[in-house]
Amino acid sequence: MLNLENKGKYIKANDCPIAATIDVIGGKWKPIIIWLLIQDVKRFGELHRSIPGIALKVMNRQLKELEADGIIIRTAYPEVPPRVEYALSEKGKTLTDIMKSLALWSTTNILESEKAD
Amino acid sequence: MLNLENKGKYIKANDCPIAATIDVIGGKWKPIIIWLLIQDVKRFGELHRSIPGIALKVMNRQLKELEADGIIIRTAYPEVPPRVEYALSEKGKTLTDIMKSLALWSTTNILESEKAD
DNA sequence: CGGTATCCGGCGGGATACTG
DNA sequence: CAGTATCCCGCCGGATACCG
Repeated sequence: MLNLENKGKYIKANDCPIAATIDVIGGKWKPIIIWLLIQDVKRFGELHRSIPGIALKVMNRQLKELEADGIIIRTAYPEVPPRVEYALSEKGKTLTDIMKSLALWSTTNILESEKAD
Repeated sequence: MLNLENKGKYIKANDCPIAATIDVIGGKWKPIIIWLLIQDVKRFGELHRSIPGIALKVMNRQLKELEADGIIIRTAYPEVPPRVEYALSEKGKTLTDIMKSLALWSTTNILESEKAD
């Protein structure tokens, strides 16, 4: 069981369960990808158009990593032209509340304080 | 107000409020540092001993970044030998629930699945 | 349409030595 | 005790060109 009062030592960064989760969702574009897939299943090109700044190869690697971590599911349809869809897995859907918390925190603690500048 | 149903485009990664929060807490050792400081105010050496794997320079930079982001407060006491204490700020304390969520998610979705290997 | 392959640069993180 | 200074390196992310 998780001991949230753990006062022990952390030899390796990954001994920290918080860091373990951030490893999964913390790629540069992963939060955006997950957020877009929370809203809807999306095709490859659709994702790419929704994130204009991202390089093709980078988007692909982030998608592969998310798939390897069981967060998203890739479905390729054997058609011509090919069609590939990306959807959140059940595990991925359990991230929804966390994503909302992270988004909410930044709007109240980062964006707000920038107004004061 | 935050539009959690935002279906717009993200030109830059940082347009994403989720990524903005991860930028703050996402350094390699920042989750551990924040977690330790949630439990208690700690001195520099005390932190260093609690995280044996971290290099001095790296820990210092992570602490400086956390301080710059308003998450922690550094207090130096003009004594000999010097004493420096690090504590969570009020803003930092608002991260507590998020940290617990992140820790809990990894224990149920990462550590559990590793057992199956 | 949905990808690989190749090459590259920067930055975060690290080991070691030195200092107020 | 609590830091800097210096040098180093691997990896993530990026631009461009090519492929099934």
